[in-house]
Amino acid sequence: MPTDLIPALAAAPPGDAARSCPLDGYTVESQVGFLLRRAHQRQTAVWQACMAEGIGEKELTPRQFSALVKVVLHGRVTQNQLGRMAAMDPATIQGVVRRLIARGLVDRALDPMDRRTAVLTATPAGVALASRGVAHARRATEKTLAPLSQTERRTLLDLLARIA
Amino acid sequence: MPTDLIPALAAAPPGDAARSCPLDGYTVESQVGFLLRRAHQRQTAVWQACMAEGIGEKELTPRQFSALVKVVLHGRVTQNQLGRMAAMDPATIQGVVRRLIARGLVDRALDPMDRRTAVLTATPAGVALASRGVAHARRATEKTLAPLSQTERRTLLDLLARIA
DNA sequence: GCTCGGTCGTTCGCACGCAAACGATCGGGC
DNA sequence: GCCCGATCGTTTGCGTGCGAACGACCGAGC
Repeated sequence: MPTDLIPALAAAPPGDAARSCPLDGYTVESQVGFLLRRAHQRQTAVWQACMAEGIGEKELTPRQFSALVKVVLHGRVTQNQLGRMAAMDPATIQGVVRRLIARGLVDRALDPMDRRTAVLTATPAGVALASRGVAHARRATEKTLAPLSQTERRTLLDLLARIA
Repeated sequence: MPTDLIPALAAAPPGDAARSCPLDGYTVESQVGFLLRRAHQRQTAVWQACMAEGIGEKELTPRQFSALVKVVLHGRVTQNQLGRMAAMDPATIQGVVRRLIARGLVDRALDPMDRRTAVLTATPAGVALASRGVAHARRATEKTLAPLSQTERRTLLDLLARIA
């Protein structure tokens, strides 16, 4: 299969194996998984840009922001509860929370009722940052969905929610 | 939504700060970013399941499979070229390719014309695995999109492609 | 020649994402 | 009171994802 052609033009035949049709017309870029990954990548990139120029200081990642907002809105939460709300498993939320605490955006307290758990609360700084972040988050959403009409945006959100 | 289940106590007021409305109705789970992440997570999980019971041996990850398929279909490719085709930056594709080579699915050769580049080719084992994988990949897609009608599936793919 | 801007692949560092295993603890049933 | 299964949070290990810096190399222009 590696027909030894001069690598002059990388435009070599579409792969000798391809013609013998072992993949039967399978195309990577028409797969849901691929498109979801691409779209998610792009969304993250847009987010970073909006947050960076909006908040500046050590930009918050999308996950950190989601977690922070959840803590702000829900008051006292357990770490694992938070993870479930933000769609992160215990191992992942652990790191996210650690960073939020390290930056003074979230506080941790022991629960006298259940010594296994640690109750999380947003600090004033956390609440403030979340408030300021919302505007930038909305901008990121707007920018990500820019190519779509209002109707299409609703459709997309609906379809995504149904396969999630 | 996932309103708190058991811990009666944790049902504390929806966050004192929440009532003062600092986030102005912002909800994490209605954000594109969040839904994309959720959907992508689920797709990956479904994929792993389909691949594991289908191929068994050290399941291929979705990215590894995408890259392998690209190599099979395109014959001779450069690593960075492959990265661009599969939507992975140079730092990322490096690791993916390293693993594919380690498992004997891809070969690497020096290009006498350009000593910077390394030309990649699929090994017979790589072609074979890609072929066998396609069926399982299709099953994964089917399973992921199961909640949607045929029309909705096309719509979703179209919308995703447009924001990617 | 030779310099210079651009590309190729690599490495490092950090942030997810998740399986797996762990010790500590809780709650229920006996 | 004691045992047992379930939960909580943690760590380890591996695989992405990407910015940043790097040394090697190409091609164009002087």
